[in-house]
Amino acid sequence: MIDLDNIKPENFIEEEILDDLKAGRSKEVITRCPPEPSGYWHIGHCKAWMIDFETAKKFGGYTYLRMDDTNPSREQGEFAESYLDDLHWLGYEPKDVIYASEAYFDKIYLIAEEMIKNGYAYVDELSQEDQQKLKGTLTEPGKNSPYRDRPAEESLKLFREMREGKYPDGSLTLRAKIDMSHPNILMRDPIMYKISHEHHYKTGNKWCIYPIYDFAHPMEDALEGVTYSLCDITFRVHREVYEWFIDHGWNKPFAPKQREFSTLNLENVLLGKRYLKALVNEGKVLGWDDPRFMTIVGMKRRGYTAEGVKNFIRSCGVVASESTIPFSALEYHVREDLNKIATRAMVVMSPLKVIITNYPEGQTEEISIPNNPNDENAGSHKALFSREIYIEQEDFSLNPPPKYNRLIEGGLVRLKGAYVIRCNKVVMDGDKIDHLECEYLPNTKSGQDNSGIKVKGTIHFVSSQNCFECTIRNFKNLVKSEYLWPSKALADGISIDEILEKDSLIETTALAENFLKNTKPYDKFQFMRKGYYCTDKDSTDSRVIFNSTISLKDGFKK
RNA sequence: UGGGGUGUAGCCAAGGGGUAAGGCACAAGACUUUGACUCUUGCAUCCGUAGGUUCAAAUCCUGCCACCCCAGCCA
Repeated sequence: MIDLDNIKPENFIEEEILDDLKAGRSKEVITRCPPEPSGYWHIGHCKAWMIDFETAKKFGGYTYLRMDDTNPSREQGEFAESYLDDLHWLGYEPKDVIYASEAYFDKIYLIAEEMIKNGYAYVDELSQEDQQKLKGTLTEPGKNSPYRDRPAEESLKLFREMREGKYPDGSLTLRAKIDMSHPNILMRDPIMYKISHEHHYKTGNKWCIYPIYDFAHPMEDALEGVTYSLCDITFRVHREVYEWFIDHGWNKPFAPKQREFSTLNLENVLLGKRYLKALVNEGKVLGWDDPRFMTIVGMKRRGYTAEGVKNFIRSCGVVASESTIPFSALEYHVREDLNKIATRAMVVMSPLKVIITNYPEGQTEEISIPNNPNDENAGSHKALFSREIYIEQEDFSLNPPPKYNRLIEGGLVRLKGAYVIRCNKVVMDGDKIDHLECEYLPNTKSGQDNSGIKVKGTIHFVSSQNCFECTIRNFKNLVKSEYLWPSKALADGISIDEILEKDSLIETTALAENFLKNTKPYDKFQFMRKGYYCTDKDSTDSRVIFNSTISLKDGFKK
């Protein structure tokens, strides 16, 4: 049992739960994460599922993964199967995986019959259009359907016939008898069941009537024993309906509670299912797991860690007010986690050849590169120093700006893990630098330097004897920086082509130390002084592809 | 013009009568064989706004303003 006195609530939902528990209004905390299996999960879902799982866990409870598959026209099995993988990646294990269609349709149907008998529901013969006409508006009350007061037996008979398939789609509905003049429009006799003869991916043709969310969800929660039904703020106005159905359809001492938190919004990030789907279908991205997508599979492929993503979401808090977080906040947490776990390696993106003139041709020597200077247990790996090496073009300058710590003509710089070198000659090819001629200072070897020489800069390099060509995929944000809220812009009629950044994926080649040949998809590295990278699943034996996860912060000004 | 929700720094966010936590971003500096990491320092006389209650208000009361959500047989 959990000691309630030792629990420190961290948000308004946890405060209420703690109060409930202490007062005996609740005995346990059971939550559910209820995706409609109609699309891939993204970072916004991550927040919701985290709250579901971590709230329950905090109070010693558990969480179900429940497919909220009550609408046959929207669901596909393809998506339902991906959710467990996503949950596992996030580090969560549901108590059970439940398909609402299989587990609850029978029971919910019986509840509906009971409600008809009790006078809480009726079969309406009004078309959708006519129902809308009687609905009223935001400021005017609605009017009762002429079928509203028909005898319960008549509604029951019609409802059973609906189930038997005697009526075409749209001809009849089961409605809750609440109040057509209610100020909350959702309370104006909401639809409980519709007729649909469409094939359901899970239950096939067993049903031709389907419960609507407002009725189905509270019943599923209640039947499952969920004590706290946590959802996003969009459903705040549905709470009244939720509670009405619990009172009139369930009406048992145990009652689940719906509570709402605000959604996660990220600047410049497009999450809308229909837009992502279009990009996937049009082949404009690599797939649902494109590293530019903030889908769970996309973030995973990009090289983000679950811990980094979760830390970011935690940093946003659980509140009821709307907010939009800058992307840099996410990046901070991803870097922070990667810094702890990523293996360091040297990769030269834009090679500039350097000949060490005083180092014998054919000779090589091993140098040792720590896998992670912040983690003693990470070990080290071997690299090579030799006469011909490559450094970054940007690490040498003929016209160095102020405070330039790298190599200049006649200057010194340390090669990471190896020697200090001096640039003696710049060999030009027209107006381009062809290569550099340098000398190494023999008594400056890393770890055994007794020269007393201090250099301002250390740069990374690869030996021509110890490198291979690989592909680097660099990503820009999919959405142009001026569109902070891309979904809003799209809703305002701006075209998707206008909103999307051109060339947000750019492939380049680089020279990587041989150590990197032994890698498998999702391995995470820090290419020193450049950024974090991970191995892409498109890599082959002959060609390794690294995705740029995120650059290192660059403190060099100007 | 109906109902619901929300307003604390550039962006998040604590704090719920006793004199504005923390993080991101930004700036300055230290350290550094990654210009990373780490460290240090700076960053709201003020809590949407106008009144009121009080010795004392971001916190309580009243009015006003702004923004978001709701009229699918979607979830």
